[in-house]
Amino acid sequence: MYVKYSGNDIVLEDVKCLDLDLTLDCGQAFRWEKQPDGSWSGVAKGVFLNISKKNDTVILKNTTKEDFENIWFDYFDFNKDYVAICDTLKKDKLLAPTVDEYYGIRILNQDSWEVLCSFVISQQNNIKRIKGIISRLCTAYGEKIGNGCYSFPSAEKLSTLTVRDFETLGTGYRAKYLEKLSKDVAAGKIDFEKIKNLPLDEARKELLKLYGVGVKVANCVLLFGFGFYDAFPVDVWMKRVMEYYPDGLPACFDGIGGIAQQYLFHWARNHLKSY
DNA sequence: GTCCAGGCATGCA
DNA sequence: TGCATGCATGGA
Repeated sequence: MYVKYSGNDIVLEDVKCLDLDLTLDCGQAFRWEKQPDGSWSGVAKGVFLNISKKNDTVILKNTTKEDFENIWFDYFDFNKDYVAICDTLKKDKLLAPTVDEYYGIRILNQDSWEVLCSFVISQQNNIKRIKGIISRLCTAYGEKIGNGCYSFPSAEKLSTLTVRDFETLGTGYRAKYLEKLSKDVAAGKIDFEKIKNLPLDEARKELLKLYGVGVKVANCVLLFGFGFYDAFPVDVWMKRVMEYYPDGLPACFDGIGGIAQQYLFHWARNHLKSY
């Protein structure tokens, strides 16, 4: 991949294994919206971005060298060799055609707090509705950052809300989880920096201390918000996929099971709808 | 009207 | 330990 700085835009050339449509709309991040021109606009870590791709060239609009190096390079996981990762995953004969069909799905390295909050909202919910709730949450309690966009509200900010405030956003029965989660995180009940450096099992145990966080949500948070590529979330769709692996997961998933999971999740949502 | 969605806490055995 | 149940909301 080659990086060019062109005015207020950043151009990446020879980008391999990145499909923006799949990556930004496959249920791992909830704040990206496709624009009429085919590009994607979204907010991450308090910063707005418009991104588009044509052939192997990616354009990041109205951004800076600093934001690219400090935020977006890591966010889009450009330090990982997805071509090699996909080759490894294709050693599994069941996954091979799925990797080909959805080639270019990447794991996004998102803000830990945003992912934690988002996936507590996600439980027993559908992706369209999750996006709506999070959009209303950000508009009501985030910081205005221009382009009509808002940052994801901090735990400190959300710790001032009542259960009723969360219910008003349409969070349903999860309101009580969010109310306590925000207060506990704001009070430092878990140490986000420490979790990053723990072994997977211990990191998961830390997250499970939180009210409203179970094994599935914890695994999503570890995979999308803490860089644990071997975390393997199993939701209602993945339970259906697991029937194809009666003998357990293949060895080629080791260390990158989370990425395999994202391809399988997307496949299940598109192919098993009549379940 | 019924069923379902990137599940969890709770109670009970 | 494992299993059954209730839970808010909106789209299909």
